[in-house]
Amino acid sequence: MSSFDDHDAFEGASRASLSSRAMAARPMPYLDELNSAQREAVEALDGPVLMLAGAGTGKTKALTARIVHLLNTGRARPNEILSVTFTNKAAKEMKIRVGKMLGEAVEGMPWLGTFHAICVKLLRRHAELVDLKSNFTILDTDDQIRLLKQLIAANGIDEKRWPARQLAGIIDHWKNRAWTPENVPSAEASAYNNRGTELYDQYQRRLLELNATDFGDLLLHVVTIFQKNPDVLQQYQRWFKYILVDEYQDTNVAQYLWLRLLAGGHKNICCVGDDDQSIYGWRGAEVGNILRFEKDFPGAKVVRLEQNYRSTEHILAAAGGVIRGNEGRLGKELWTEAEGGEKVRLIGHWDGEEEARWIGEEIEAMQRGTRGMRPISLDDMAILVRASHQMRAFEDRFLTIGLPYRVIGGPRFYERLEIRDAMAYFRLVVSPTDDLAFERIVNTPKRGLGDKAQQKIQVCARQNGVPLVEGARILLAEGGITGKGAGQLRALVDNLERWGRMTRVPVINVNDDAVLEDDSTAQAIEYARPEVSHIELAEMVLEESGYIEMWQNDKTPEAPGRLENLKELVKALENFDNLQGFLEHVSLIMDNETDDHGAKVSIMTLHAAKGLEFPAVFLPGWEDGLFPSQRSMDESGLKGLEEERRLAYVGITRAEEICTISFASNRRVFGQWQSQLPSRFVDELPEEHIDVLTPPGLYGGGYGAAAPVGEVRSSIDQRVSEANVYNSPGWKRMQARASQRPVSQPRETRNQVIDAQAISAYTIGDRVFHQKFGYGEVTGIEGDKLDIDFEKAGTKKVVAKFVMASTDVPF
DNA sequence: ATGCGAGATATTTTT
DNA sequence: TATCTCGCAT
Repeated sequence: MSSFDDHDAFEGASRASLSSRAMAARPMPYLDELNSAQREAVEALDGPVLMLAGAGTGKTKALTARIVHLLNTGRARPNEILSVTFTNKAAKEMKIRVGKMLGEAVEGMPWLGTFHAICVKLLRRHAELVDLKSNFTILDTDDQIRLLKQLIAANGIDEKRWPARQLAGIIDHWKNRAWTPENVPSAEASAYNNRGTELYDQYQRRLLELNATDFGDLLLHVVTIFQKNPDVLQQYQRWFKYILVDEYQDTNVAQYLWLRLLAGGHKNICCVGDDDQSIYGWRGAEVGNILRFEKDFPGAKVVRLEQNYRSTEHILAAAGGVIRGNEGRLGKELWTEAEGGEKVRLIGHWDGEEEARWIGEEIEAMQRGTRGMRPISLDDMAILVRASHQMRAFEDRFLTIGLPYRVIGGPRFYERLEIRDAMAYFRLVVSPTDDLAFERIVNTPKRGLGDKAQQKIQVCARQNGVPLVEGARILLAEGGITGKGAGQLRALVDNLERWGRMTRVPVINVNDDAVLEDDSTAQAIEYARPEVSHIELAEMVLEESGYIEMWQNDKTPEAPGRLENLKELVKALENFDNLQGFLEHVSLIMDNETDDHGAKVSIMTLHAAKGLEFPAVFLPGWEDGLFPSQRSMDESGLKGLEEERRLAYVGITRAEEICTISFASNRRVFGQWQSQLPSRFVDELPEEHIDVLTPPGLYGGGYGAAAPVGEVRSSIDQRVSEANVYNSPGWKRMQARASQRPVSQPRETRNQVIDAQAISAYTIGDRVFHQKFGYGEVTGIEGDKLDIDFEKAGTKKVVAKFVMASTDVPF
């Protein structure tokens, strides 16, 4: 493993000359589009550079321009630039943007990727240096826990008292700090009932036996390799002529060491980040890395991107006012050329439900366009919450008023390899034209259909202008494919055909003679095989395709987990009446981009919102304890509070035009009613940029009415919290403004728009289908709302237009 | 193997 | 309060 030339990652060196030729004709147009700070950051190619890029200041633009500039000036070839991001999404976007700037010529930026992806590549080449084989497997969190549980049991430890999760957390933490078992400081010796280090050591040994790594290892092993093998390190130091790092404030110690080692020679490292947006301390990120940059790299050039192209001046001022409360910042002040705009709006509510109701109405109003403002699409609005449990109130409310929404960031279950494979089979069964799915599974499990055979299928399909499955069929008929692959391909194609026929069953009308007059229906009936449910079909597909068998025969440590997941997948099918409905559902939660039709409000956590922007943003739940989170403050003190404050900063700076912050006086926490104080961050908002709105539903008594409705609270408690409410400056401001408040209508009797059609459509006892909740039975009707007893989701009140008769569910 | 009830537990999440 | 996990019983 001495020469780099044997690896595909280093091919494509010839492309640089191509691109530089292309550029010679068109001299650096990308530079003209940059402002002076951006340009400075792009043009400072040599030596260490810290690009402090505030929110919405064109960071990605500058970063991509820098890559293009490196190539364009001939400093480096595409494969000599190491460009690291944190997420695959960010890596993908960079690739696309660089490609766009450069023309198609830049297929090969092999070292643009996430820390982990790049480390996998490196580790595969040097696995033996840490006693792994290059085909090592990577365990995900579940596998990790499973393994730890075994170890814990083997050590005779009560997993109840000392959960595997906790140990996993400790080990992760250590790995983030680049501590191998030998290096764990003695100060940590008490971890996990004094047995942490010992178990860590065992765990690492076990991983080696299994030829496996966990996510943390990917970094750690590579750092170890670099530290112990100066020759290897040197090769890479020379190869990677320039290093770029995105989101530098999110790096942990291991990543930091990794970067420092690689940049150690030439020090051509450009780190981009924003200390004010460091919100991942809890998973090992060290703001210190970015704060220390100039010390780590003496003579570093620091460029600040402060001109903001996203938000109004009020929004920037509000964000600035909050973040000013943090100490030890590198210092940055966002500004904009844009003038005017709405002030940041602040409003308090009686309780969480009221807050959700108000926001729902506000969203509807904005959608129509209020007070002379342009109408805003639901796609352009977002609700950003601190913790995901806050989403529920909004989901419930939006469901009942029929406001379309989407939740961003959810279970990753569907991203797993085996799930995606299985899904590909299902997709292909349902729609035989799904070429991507076909490509995915054509040789999974192995069917002796290698690149050559697949190529033939591609060609054949293209020549005939048909999908791949069809192409394969033609190819087989023509005898264009031979050998053992032919038989297996034949089997696959035939199976797909057979399974496909089973899905095209008119499940719904089978027993309904009245509908049979129509020819097409009658014809469909011919294929009916009511004895096979979609669940059985799915099992059949996974079984007969050999996919299950493939994992059963696989003796790698993660195989049992995968089989487990497949079982879960089949179980999830029970919530649906057919495969199609299920696939639709999954695609909704899988790619929230390519999503669905129809505009929707986005609901997500503040963390998930980082990097995104919306014309209108709602920031509910600004209450002390909730946000800033009590737990964060308890566990990490001032550091925790500052991270929460950065979270507030991130939240506000997501907004382009309208930012609405709100809080409630009462909220149910773990089933107990609690009276809440407005967040301390509310008081940090600069008053001149804030518009305090009058909350609806308040009677003459004003906020004094904000006493807890609950029962068991101590009256002392109550008085204390009320006193605090009144003493809070944010509160006084609110009161001052809320002088003429309208008396609102009592809650449930507010004007209801009744959809006559919807009413006539259902009666009690009807079986209906809801996009999110699945099937249920109508148990009550009230105006345009239905009470529905869902099979899986329990009883909900839902607007009629949001459900359909189960007989109308498209299959 | 499956399902139910008791009991714990209750941020943020990518790879 | 509601959700999930685990152990026990079927």
